[in-house]
Amino acid sequence: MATILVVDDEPRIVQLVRDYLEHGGFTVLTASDGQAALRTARTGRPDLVVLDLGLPGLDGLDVARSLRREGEVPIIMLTARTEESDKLVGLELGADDYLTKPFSPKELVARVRAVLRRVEGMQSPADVIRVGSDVELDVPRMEARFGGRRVDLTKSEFQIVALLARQPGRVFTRAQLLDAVRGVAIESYERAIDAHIKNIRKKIGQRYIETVFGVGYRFAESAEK
Amino acid sequence: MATILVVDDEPRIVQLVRDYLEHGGFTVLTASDGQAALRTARTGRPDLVVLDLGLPGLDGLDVARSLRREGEVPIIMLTARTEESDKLVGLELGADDYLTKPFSPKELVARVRAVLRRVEGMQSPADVIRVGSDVELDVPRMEARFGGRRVDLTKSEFQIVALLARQPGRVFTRAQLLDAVRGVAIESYERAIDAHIKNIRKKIGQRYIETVFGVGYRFAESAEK
DNA sequence: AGGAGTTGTGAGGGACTTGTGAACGCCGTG
DNA sequence: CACGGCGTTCACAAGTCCCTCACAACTCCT
Repeated sequence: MATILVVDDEPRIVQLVRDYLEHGGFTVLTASDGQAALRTARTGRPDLVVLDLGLPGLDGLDVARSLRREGEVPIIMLTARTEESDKLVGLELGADDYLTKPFSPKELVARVRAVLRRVEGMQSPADVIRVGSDVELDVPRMEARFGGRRVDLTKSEFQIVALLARQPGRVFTRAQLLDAVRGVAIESYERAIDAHIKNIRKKIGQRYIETVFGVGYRFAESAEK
Repeated sequence: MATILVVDDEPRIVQLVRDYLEHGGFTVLTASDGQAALRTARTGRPDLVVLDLGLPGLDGLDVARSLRREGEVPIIMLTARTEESDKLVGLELGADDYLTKPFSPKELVARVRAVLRRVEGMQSPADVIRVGSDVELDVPRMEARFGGRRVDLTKSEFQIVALLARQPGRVFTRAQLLDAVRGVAIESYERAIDAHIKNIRKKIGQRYIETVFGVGYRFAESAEK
């Protein structure tokens, strides 16, 4: 079954989580700091990472970023409760889900299952991305079809749409979208994403890409009219 | 049923993949390095090759190139995970599909089926390539016909057109086109492709070869006006 | 309703990519 | 050994795309 990497600096928590996950049938790897986490992720190739935000040394945020850069392993964040909006923190990090401490181990296991279920099927980049019945992105052909009509997108536009469409409903920040386009996200370019989105919408219509105020953009889920 | 050649230097992976494929009804051949792979491909005539990119000795890419040269057997690449996994890696590889490690054997079997289905229906490695009703390329004779008129193309020009026309709509990078012409793609020659394209267009007209800005060229699909 | 902050939009400049004609070198042929 | 075809290179023209800017429209919060 799936392998889970658990990263936390408190041995008690690691032990607890490990017990529950193993009892749930998962194979468990552990690490107690950021460096070790990255090392273990590289060698152990976990299917999902449970990551504490407040790590000594390399911060959980940095670890998440590195993991994202190296692959697409889903991440569940553990955050201490703060005044900050939990939702925003999780999204910024590119986490797939998050839990605030204290949490119930049972809940964690449930979330792990949920995320794995959600991610399955879209794990590795497919040749053709489909959303609903009228969106089709053929990656090698760089060809896009929306509602039967073929649409010519530029390279950047295609990459943005492809990233969004690969996980409909998930919100991407401008930095993440920039990263997909330029390989690296430079703050000052972020408004350029707006321009791309505008141009894309002009080509494919308004209804596919939704704006999430204060956060970023997401691809509309298929059920959308 | 179909025969699959599996090439990987890790016996564990080979064994695993073999089990799944055989369970799925395929006949399986295996090889653990590039030389053996080419030998086995020649004698065993597999319908598809599953190829690890990181092979000892002869590199996976070289093997792919040789396979491509000798026939048109479809290839599924296994690649180590990189940050580029999102992007147009598939293009560069010239593979029919690719999976990043780690992958689930179940997924691999599904991809194998998909590629075979896709390739089936497509023109078999025919001697004559046809696109729509007015494009006809007789490969052994190196004879080209566009809209009834016979056109004389040089060897390089013919190879470029043939590669493009074999998969209309698919975008090829300059490196891939160079690869078809010279066997090896050397960066500095890439602009030479532009010159070839110019000359080809002068001979066959503008409407057949489309430019994909920032990526490469593609053959227009038959429906084109 | 008002204000601060965020997003939408059109226009324009600059960087980069591609098109093109001409020239060069290579190589086989006459 | 000159010639011609071919592939490549070069320089410049033409084209495309992306980012920026400025302002309008909108959202959220109080």
